[in-house]
Amino acid sequence: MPPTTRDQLLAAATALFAERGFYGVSIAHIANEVGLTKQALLHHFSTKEKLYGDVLETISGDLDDLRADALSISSDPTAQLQTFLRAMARRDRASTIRSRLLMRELLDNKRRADTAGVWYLKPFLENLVLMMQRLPAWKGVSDSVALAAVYQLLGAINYYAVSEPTLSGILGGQRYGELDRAFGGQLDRTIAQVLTRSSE
Amino acid sequence: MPPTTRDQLLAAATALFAERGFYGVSIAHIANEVGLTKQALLHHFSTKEKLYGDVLETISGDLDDLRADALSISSDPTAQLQTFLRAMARRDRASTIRSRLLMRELLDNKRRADTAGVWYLKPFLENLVLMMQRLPAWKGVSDSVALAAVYQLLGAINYYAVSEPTLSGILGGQRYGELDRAFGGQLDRTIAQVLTRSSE
DNA sequence: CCGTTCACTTACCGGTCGGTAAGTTCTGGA
DNA sequence: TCCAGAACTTACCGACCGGTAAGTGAACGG
Repeated sequence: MPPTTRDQLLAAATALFAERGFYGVSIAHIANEVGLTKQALLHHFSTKEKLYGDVLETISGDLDDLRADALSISSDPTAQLQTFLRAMARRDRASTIRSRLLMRELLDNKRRADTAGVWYLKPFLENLVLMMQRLPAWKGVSDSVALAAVYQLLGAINYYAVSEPTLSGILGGQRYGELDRAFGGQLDRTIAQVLTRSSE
Repeated sequence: MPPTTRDQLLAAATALFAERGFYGVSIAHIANEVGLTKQALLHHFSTKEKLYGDVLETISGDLDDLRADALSISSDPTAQLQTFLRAMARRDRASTIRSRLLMRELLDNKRRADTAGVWYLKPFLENLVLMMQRLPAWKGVSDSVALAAVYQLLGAINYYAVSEPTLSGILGGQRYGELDRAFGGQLDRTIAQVLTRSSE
């Protein structure tokens, strides 16, 4: 079954919004990517805002799938969260796009939420807090404390993910490769330290 | 001495670019903020691109001042880096704007650098690597390894900084305050762990 | 007093934006 | 066979975009 036009538009929109941001892409640009006119796009998504919302909903669904996968791999909460964070840190095309899009949403969603009142990331964060609170070292801590901890890991992962073009531009391809390996090792250590809540 | 028109335009541009991104702000909007027309702005900065470049240059100068301040406070490299990172993590208006602007630059600068060939963040990162390599635990490590380590801290700090509107929107003001305190404590621990390179 | 330069204005340009209106073409079920 | 609706198209709208052109008035050095 070939992908529907709607799905093709959604995929093109996801990639372009991630790369250039909401205001940096026109709906005509997105439609052209699929070989259509912008009015064809508006036939499927009544407004640009609606299209963007559907993109975010898809992404948040993908994140939840990732979380479900991590839960199914082991019954140990620590291993589950570790698996999930490593999956987020993987740098394939899909996760790169996802990281960039989420970062842009973090930067821009206040104005959008002020008018739309929708926080697409809320369920995702709530699930992370629950996962954190199941760890032996973090059992019983308040939501705020758990979120603060998990947020630092999210930050470390996604900030780096978003920096890839800049860093490889500054460093050059070869030295960026070195950085990438060093980062993976350091990240594993940081994750372990935060999850076990070890101090020093 | 009152601020010059040019400085006023620069300040308004900095705040607006940080809030809405390069494509989200028109030069007319920036000029109006200071009570001028966009042609007055174009008199001081020949193009929008040039204005944006000057904004980035100012920011990178500010970051370097922050670094110099940290160096002057103590002669202990660990205390210096700690001071600098804590200064970056402070959430006053200036640092919030700076974090947002840098994040946007990370997301967008590839296209800009492809044409302009300028990496405003390069000297800043190089200095951080040097500071890192002066720490006892990190003496002699390669640039890549040092950068990987420091980058995780930058990520943790700036990702959180950028999330403020989203998080306080999702959580509400009171619970965001709790989160803020929890984050500060956790961040200090993470910084200490990375700087001392302790494992587990 | 004159000429230049600076700081800024109004008027305007071509182009792009998101969105509307009004068709046309294709498809599948009664 | 007809017809309804889906999936598009072309044509167009007003608003806004970054940037150019040309000029105005005030400050200032000679």
